Amino acid sequence: MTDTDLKPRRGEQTRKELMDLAEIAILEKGYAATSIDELIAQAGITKSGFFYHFGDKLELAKELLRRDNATIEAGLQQMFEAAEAAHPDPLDALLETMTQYAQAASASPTSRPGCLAAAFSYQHALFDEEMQQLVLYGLDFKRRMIRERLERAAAKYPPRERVDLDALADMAIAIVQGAMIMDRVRDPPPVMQAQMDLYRTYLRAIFAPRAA
Amino acid sequence: MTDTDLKPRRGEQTRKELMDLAEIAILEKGYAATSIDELIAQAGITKSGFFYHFGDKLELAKELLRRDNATIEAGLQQMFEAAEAAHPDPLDALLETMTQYAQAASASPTSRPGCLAAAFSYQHALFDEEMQQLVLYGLDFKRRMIRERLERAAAKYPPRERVDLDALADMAIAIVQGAMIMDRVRDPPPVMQAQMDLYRTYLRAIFAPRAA
DNA sequence: GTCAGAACCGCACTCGCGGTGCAGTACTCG
DNA sequence: CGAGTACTGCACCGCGAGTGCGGTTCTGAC
Repeated sequence: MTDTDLKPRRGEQTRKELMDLAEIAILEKGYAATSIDELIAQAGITKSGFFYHFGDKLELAKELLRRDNATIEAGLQQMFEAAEAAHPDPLDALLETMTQYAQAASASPTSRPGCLAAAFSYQHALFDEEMQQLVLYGLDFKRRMIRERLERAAAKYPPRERVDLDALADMAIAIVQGAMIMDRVRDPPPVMQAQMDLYRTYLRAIFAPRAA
Repeated sequence: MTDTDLKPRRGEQTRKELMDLAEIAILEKGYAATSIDELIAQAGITKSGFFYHFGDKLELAKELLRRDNATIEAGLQQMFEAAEAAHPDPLDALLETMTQYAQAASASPTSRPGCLAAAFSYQHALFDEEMQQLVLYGLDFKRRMIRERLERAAAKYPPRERVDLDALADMAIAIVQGAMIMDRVRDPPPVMQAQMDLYRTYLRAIFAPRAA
């Protein structure tokens, strides 16, 4: 209500630091293996300080997921806008964005790539309804964004065979998620880039300009 | 060394029961959220009994992954053999097996589909070297199996454009993994089947019989 | 200058869970 | 009958999540 939430108080910094530390640790080791003691030691505060900011550990996780959703949302939107400004062709813009997105997904703040939503989905039975909704929201947003562009591409380059554009959008998400898991365990050559190349080839085959 | 390991003693039954219970619980809630107390309560034994069978909780996880690897290995091999006996065409046999594999992956013993290896990959930083090797082994096995068949298909139907068969094999695995995550959180329509249909379409496009 | 509120510190304590140690026991097989 | 297998029962430890609450410091509003 007041103006206090306008200036970046030092409380917000601490909160952000805790979330940053938690995000890295959770992507690396998982939610349960990340202890509050560990986080507060790195942040240089006490346990009381932690519980001042977050009611419990689960609340921290939810906040993390909310922030992650917002970050991805803004990032994807920006990538699309930039790509669409650079490429007049809708298909080119989509392919460009997909590559960038895959690269961004691979370049996590941790040593191994990972996705918070995926991590949570394999832990604690999604905790509760709210948690599941947060994960779902992120998935649906990506699907909508990609689907929109697929529709534009389909309008310009009508595919010979009927394709389910929702499924095609999901495919991009699934490939990124799957490639991330594989790259988490298989060190040497990153799988992600090769997979995105294949997906791009697929899209080009479906929306072949020569058809019409 | 002795003959004791030949007959199915009651000890092996208890051990199997613990592993079955643990597998379901871990796929549902994750490794850390699955407590030993919970497992022994369901199995009807005491804590001492648990530690008689497994040195610690991590050993149980590794055994689980070993068993899972063996099961998938045998299952995939059998699927391929059956499909290859039914379909003289290598591509048909591969496509048939892929569909079956996706179905099997979706039909887990739990309410939500899931993969032990994926679950572990997002927990505890893969625990240790041995754990990582177990996950890697499973991934590599699937890749080899699929790649072999892709080679046969490529031999019969040479693709117009050069494709990385390893990447194409990885794609199948990535899609299954990704679809599984999505189906874990998105209840209504299963994503897996649609994704496998798309993958099949992709393979058919690559190995189009009309080319040569 | 004071006073409220934000952002913590310190401490004591609970509970669940992983894990240890060890003594005792029932069942089975050679 | 004795040895091993497959446990039970109990006591006990340490760590991590979480609670409760009183005290403290700094900052901005009046």
